[in-house]
Amino acid sequence: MQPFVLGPESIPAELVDGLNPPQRAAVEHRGEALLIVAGAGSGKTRVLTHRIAGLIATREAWPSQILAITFTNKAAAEMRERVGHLLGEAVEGMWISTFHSACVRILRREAERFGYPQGFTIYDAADSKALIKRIVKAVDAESLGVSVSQAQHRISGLKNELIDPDGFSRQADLSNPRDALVLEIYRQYDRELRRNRAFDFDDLIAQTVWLFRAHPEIAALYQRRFRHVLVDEYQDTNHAQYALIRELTRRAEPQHVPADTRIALDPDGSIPPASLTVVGDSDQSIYAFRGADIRNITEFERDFPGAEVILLEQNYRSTQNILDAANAVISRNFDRREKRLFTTSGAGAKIVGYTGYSAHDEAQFVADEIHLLRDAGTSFNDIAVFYRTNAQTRALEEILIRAAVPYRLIGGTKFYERAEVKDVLAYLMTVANPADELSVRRIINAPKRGIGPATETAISNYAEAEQLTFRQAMGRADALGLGPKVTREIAALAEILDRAEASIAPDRPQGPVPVSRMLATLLGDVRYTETLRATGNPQDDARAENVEELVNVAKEFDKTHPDGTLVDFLTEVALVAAADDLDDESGAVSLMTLHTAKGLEFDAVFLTGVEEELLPHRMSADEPGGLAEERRLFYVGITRARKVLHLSLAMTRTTFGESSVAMPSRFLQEIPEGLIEWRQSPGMATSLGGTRPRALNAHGGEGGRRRRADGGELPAGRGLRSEFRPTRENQQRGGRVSGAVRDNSALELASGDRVKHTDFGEGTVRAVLGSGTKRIAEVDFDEAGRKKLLIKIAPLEKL
DNA sequence: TATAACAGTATTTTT
DNA sequence: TACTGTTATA
Repeated sequence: MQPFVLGPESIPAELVDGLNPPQRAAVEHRGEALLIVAGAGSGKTRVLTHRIAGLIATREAWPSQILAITFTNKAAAEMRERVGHLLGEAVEGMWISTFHSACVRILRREAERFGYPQGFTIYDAADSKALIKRIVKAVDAESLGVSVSQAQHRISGLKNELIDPDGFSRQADLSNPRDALVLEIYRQYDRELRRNRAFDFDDLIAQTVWLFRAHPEIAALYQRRFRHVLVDEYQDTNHAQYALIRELTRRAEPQHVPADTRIALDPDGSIPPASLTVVGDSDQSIYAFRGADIRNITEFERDFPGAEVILLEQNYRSTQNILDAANAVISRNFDRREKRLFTTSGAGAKIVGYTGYSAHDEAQFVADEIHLLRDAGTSFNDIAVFYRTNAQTRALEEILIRAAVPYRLIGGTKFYERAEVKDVLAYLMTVANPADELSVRRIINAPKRGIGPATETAISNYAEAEQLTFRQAMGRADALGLGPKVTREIAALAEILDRAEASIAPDRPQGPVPVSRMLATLLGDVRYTETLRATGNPQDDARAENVEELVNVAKEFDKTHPDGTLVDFLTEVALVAAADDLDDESGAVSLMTLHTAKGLEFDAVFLTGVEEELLPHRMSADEPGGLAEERRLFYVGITRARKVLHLSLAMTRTTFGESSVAMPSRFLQEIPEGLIEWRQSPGMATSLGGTRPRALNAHGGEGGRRRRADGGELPAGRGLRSEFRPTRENQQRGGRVSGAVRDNSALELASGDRVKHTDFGEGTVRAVLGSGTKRIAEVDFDEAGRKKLLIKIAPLEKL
């Protein structure tokens, strides 16, 4: 049936009342493509939900024709709730989900078409790392300079670019031994995934794209169904996701249009492209490291001719002071579309700055301020503490516990990453997909059954010889020629798994057993929890509790999904994200990384560890565009605050055992002086003379510097700390404190040259490695020994 | 095969 | 620090 089309003027008033003009335009606009550039806090979720509701209310679309994509499950749930609030039950028919969930749904539905079982396994980052590790070992890549994480990163990057092993072999420079190795690892990894009937995270997107491209008639089914595609956080999409969107919003050619199509076709018999709405803010793009391509948003108008662009700049979240700081910071990034957030809600409180002597001192400040805020009526729920790296949580947690501040850690070592939870999930994956050898191997000796590597190899060899899967070989334990005890153990495990499989078979006469019951039986049969409890080790008790918690999750799942299968359950747990378990009623302060903070907002925000090497993180220094991305991260953090923003740092920070002097972040100086009220400024903290903190003296005071290998790893360089004062002069230097951005890239060095380093003294260059900005000099210092230095930033002088 | 003791090394952010 | 991997021993 064809939807009855009305003009936008018939959008119900309650959907546009109270919107500002651009917001209203974004809700009302009709056409093939719309880009909403939504600054932080500009009400984009409201616009998006109202737009969806408008499409339904005017009967331009059926609920089932809506596909809305978000980045996290939490965002999806929130959008679903808000649309439901506007529309009621109509929301049920919509696909509102993450990229990953939407793709899994499509892939499971079409699995048989490309030779995968519907119950294929999804490998998370840790699983894929384990697999890559095996391969890296097998080809001895590490000794040739390709580490496991490098290989994983490269492969992930290739998949995000939709480059398969063959494609890579065509474009790679195979005379480069490292690339040749990466190719070999990629090939084997791909083969293993296929053999295990598994997809990794990146595959979920990439394989869906391949599927659509290889089978236009399948793509047409989805092109016909989804007439309105809406994508949130578009600035963080990678190439594969972009390609997916393109496939979904492509015209379906007449020859691919299914016979029973009843929507309006173009005169030539094709299905016209679906309408596409994307919402994003390039200033909040913080996932380039994961392949997000900012060009997807900057080049949107080129990609989708005739696209309308609407800018939302009015901010409904923060005070003007906070926005001024945010604007000042982000304006240091060049190559961006000028955008200035403004509000009508007044200047508000000043930003509070604090420099602690140590991370603990800094945490104490956070705790004290939280208590003050609380006394003044702010609830713990409305307070958040952000940090750049997860390692920073330790000091914060210690102090918050001592200060009796209730807190919740969002992300971090997640429940689903714990070894015991992964074990149990591996049991379930084995049941759902017996071809998944990685999972079988994981559980074959957990709990201990006396099955070691030798036995595993024997099973594996037998499987290969007999053309069986590993799991099938286990079923023929007798034929393996192993000792009686081991044989018995293998046979018993195989039987337990068989029983579990049978109990959830869809064609089981009594009907399949619920997931939680199957799991409980399985765990009882293999005595998993029992074994943990028996050790008497309190840590194992905690592990047993985690396992029980997982059983509870399964029970909950059974309750909410009466027809849910094991595969559905595994899919759901595989795709939960850090931010998902954030609930707003917990009565606790939220602790999270800056990355997880994106998309959230709080009355009071503490942005901690605003130091060089941490924010911007030292790892970002070598990456092209790294600094700009770190600045955006800082910007995202600032703009999360509604009323009060605290910026804090520490003078010394302990990084695994060793403590070192930290310097204020260059970003601090990008904030106009008048906006910050320093409780203790970096200047005060260093020049207090007599009251100079022990923390500094203990470490050699002024000369205190990192005793780690590379002197060159200090981009902001010495001089920044003593010079730092958030004064006018500093700001006028364009944010570049003298010496802060050292640039030696022009320095030509050759083996044999004599050089002088500010800290290490004189030495002789032994070798120069790499090229461009990443050139590294290996120097034998007369006093300090051999060091590797990044030439671009090392305080080096040629003699 | 399992365990304990030791040494070495790594830390960015995550769907 | 904390985790991984290696080695020696039961």
